Amino acid sequence: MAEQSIVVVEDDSSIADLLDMYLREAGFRVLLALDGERGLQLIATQRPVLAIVDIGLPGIDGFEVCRRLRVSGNLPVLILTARDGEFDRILGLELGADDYVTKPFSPREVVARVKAILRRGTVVTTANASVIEVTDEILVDTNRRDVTVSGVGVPLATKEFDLLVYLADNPGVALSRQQILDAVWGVDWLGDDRTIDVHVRQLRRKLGDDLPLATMWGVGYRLG
Amino acid sequence: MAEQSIVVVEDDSSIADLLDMYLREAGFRVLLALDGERGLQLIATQRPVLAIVDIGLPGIDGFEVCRRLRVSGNLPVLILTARDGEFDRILGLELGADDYVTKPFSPREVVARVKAILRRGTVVTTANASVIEVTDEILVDTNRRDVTVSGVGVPLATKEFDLLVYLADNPGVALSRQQILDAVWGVDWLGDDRTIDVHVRQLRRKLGDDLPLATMWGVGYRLG
DNA sequence: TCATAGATTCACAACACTTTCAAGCAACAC
DNA sequence: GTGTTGCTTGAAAGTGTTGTGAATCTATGA
Repeated sequence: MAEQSIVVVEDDSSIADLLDMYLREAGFRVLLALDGERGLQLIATQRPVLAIVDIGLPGIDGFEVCRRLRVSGNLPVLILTARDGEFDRILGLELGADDYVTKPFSPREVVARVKAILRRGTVVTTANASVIEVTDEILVDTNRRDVTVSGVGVPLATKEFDLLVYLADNPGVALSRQQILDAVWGVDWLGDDRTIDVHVRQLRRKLGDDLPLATMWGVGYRLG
Repeated sequence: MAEQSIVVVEDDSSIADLLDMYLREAGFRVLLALDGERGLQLIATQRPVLAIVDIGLPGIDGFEVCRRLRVSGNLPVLILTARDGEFDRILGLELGADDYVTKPFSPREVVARVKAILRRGTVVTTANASVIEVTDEILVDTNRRDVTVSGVGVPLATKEFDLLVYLADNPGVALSRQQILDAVWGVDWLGDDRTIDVHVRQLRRKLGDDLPLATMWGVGYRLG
């Protein structure tokens, strides 16, 4: 499975670094933002699976970030708050946050909450299958882990599928081999860049000319 | 829309009554159970949209209730706990609870949490239906705990049945071995991944080629 | 306590996938 | 053009995963 991204919006860099470390260890890709504006920007461009937002932010505060996210989509949000009053809690939850953690918190607890929220997410998406449309013909179903071309199922190997999902998750973006390796193979993988090429070839072979997978010379690949 | 039911499993009647009052006011139908056994029974028969479960129950405790609910479906669960340790919290969340509240809590907060959980997604109440149709021929009755193939009963062992129910509750979803272990064996189970394979083999053997149970290479299994 | 069914582990064959390799080919720079 | 670099491709070697039967361990009930 392609690595899942989490955006952390937190102005206190020591807290941010701590979360960064623990979330990475739990297998997530972590994107840090120091203020609400940058956070919203990251969320819009990087398509994370979840956002962790501190309420007490400079500029656009956490409540506002929450409100905007709730308007623009259904990204799960975990709120960090220093305030302990019941009123704030309810306000946060009614704003659409999926959960909140009161400072001081343990990073392990945050990771557990994140996992709990994401587990819910899969349940929800089960009902209305999470399908990525690569083209009108090529559909990638990440729940079923299968691909259809014009309605016909095409069997893909594990790595082929994961690679396709990662590319399809970043449509129209030229991805470097390093980015692809980090996301699909994992950052600690040691091996040849060329390995990607072979899997790309398999995808092109199996999915045919319908697949808009371009070679970015000297860089990497781009889907769409 | 028909009134939504919530099952409250709580042995302290003063707390139960308090929750009852507030939840009713919020427009829910409230069903009270004093112990875990009665709670599971109510949940099985009344198809609530959510369960509120106290951890410190007599008989079948809250953890066990949670675990069984997670096996038999994806009913949202809100945990009530008197214990405040981080370990318990994480254990509860990893057991599949969607949220938890620490005593003493305010009933208003509980109502807010309940609403937050329900807002997350359309709750598939049919997931808790007693009979699951795996195919036209294969029917799984979670109340009777039996399986029929073309009307003929097929005896399954406990683990085989629990595994089948979990797979059938997530039709068309590729489930990892870890997900399956967490749900069916419990998060604290220590043992070999491959145990699943053997039970899968038994299911395939007993239910025949009718069973649409696919191996997701390098991942796990998928039913349907 | 023993008998029995069930659960788990083990070992190994069979298989599917992944990676590497080497040669040929295409793009780019000059 | 020509050299250089990077990409494609087919096949082979390497690795890891799954299926299976049997053995072992563990509950359960008579």
